[in-house]
Amino acid sequence: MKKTTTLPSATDEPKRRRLSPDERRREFIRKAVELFSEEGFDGGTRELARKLGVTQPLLYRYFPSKEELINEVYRAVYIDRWDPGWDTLLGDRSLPIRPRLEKFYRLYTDAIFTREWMRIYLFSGLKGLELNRWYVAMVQDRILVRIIEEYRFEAGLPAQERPAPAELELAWVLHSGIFYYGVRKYIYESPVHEDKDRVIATALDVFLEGISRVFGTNVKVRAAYARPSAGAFSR
Amino acid sequence: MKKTTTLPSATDEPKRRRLSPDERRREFIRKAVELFSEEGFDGGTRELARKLGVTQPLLYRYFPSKEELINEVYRAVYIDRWDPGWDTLLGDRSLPIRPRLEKFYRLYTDAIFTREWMRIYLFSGLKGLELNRWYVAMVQDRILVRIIEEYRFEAGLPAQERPAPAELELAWVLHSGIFYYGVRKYIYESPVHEDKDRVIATALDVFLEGISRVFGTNVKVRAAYARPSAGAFSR
DNA sequence: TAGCATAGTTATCAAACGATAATGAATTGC
DNA sequence: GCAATTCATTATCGTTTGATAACTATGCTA
Repeated sequence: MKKTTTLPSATDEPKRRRLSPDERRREFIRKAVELFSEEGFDGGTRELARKLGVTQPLLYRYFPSKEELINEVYRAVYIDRWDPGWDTLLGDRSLPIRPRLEKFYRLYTDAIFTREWMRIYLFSGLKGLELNRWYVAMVQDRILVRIIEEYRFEAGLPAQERPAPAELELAWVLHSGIFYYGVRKYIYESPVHEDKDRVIATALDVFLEGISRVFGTNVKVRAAYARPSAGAFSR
Repeated sequence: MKKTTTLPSATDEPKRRRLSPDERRREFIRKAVELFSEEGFDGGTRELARKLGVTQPLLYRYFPSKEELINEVYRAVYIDRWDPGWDTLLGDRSLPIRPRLEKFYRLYTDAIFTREWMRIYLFSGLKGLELNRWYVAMVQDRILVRIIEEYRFEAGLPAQERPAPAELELAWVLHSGIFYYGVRKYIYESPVHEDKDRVIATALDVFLEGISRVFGTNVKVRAAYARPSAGAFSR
């Protein structure tokens, strides 16, 4: 029993909404990020189509295979949300290292601490793709190595070709400590201290003070910036 | 064209190996941990059976559903690999806090830093199960809260009902920093500093020194224990 | 407004999935 | 050594999956 062709009434929305190929394609990717971040990459193409209000085979007009769609999702998450400005910020010596790192991690975590980003990141990590090793390498080269360089500069230590493995690992501990706050909040949905930037600030305090003591360097890191939560670990 | 019933020759293995229910059940769980840690929980029951050298319907003699098998996998990973001795170790005040933490994290990471554990943990985390929030809560209550208590004791700070949120977050940063070393190694398979225990030791140095400076407490933490890698951050 | 290009649909396929029922063979108890 | 028990098999079902082919109808343009 099919409706005969009728003019769409005022309340009805048209049965078929023709979108421009560009627009439709972007919609597919946008909704795919939503779907895959919730269901994983095993999320069905039919459910994806349902979210778009279209039928499933339409997907294959825009992407040759589901795998290709997934690649576009990677791009949307991994590449498009990486701000090249972070690089220059981390190297901006007009700002002391302490507030510089605080600002960087505020911006960086503002970008990646979303349920979508975190889940796509872990899902793709578990797939063991080359892409993930590439991202980890990028974090190391563009963030951690830079942090070490800038710390050494401010501490008056000689520049070096590349950081010692132990230094890198230490930077990883800091970075992971901050990163995992997002995992707890958005993956495990565990209760976390809600003031993200305060948590980051304290972590930076401890890290910078710690390495300056452990390695005998001496960097003024706390000055006016650090303001630990009242009562924590103090008498 | 079926073979008529013959005595199995010396080289042939018997077509059907009858195992005791207990043994077979354990085998199912053991191989399921292998399979699901690689493929995720969408790993097929047919492939699981193939790994065991049996047919797929046999699974349903031992488990009412795949979901029940998965629950047994959780148990095998989450519960069976948690050593209650860690609790007492963390509270053993005959050992100073510094080597105590070093020993604890050596044992703890020896237990969980395997490809199987790490991947099952993340896969199940992404499924958003209650179990995971339970585990995270257990880590917090049995490890992190204890670390804070013991630190405060050694620093001569007054005991408190429960740690301040900021203290907990700080402990999380340490814990996550160490934990993520395992993620990098076993999930992303990125190159890491191979001496795990050295990495942990250094992280503990920085953490303990850091908090003692940031929060004005004064705990002798380095003494003879800390021995940072030569050259790292030092002149 | 006729016609054309194409966005979107319906119908369908083969493969893989978890699960069930009926059958066969190895072990155990007598 | 026979019968009973039960471990393990074969055969198969109903869904769901990614993907293809053929058809429909929308909206632009001549």
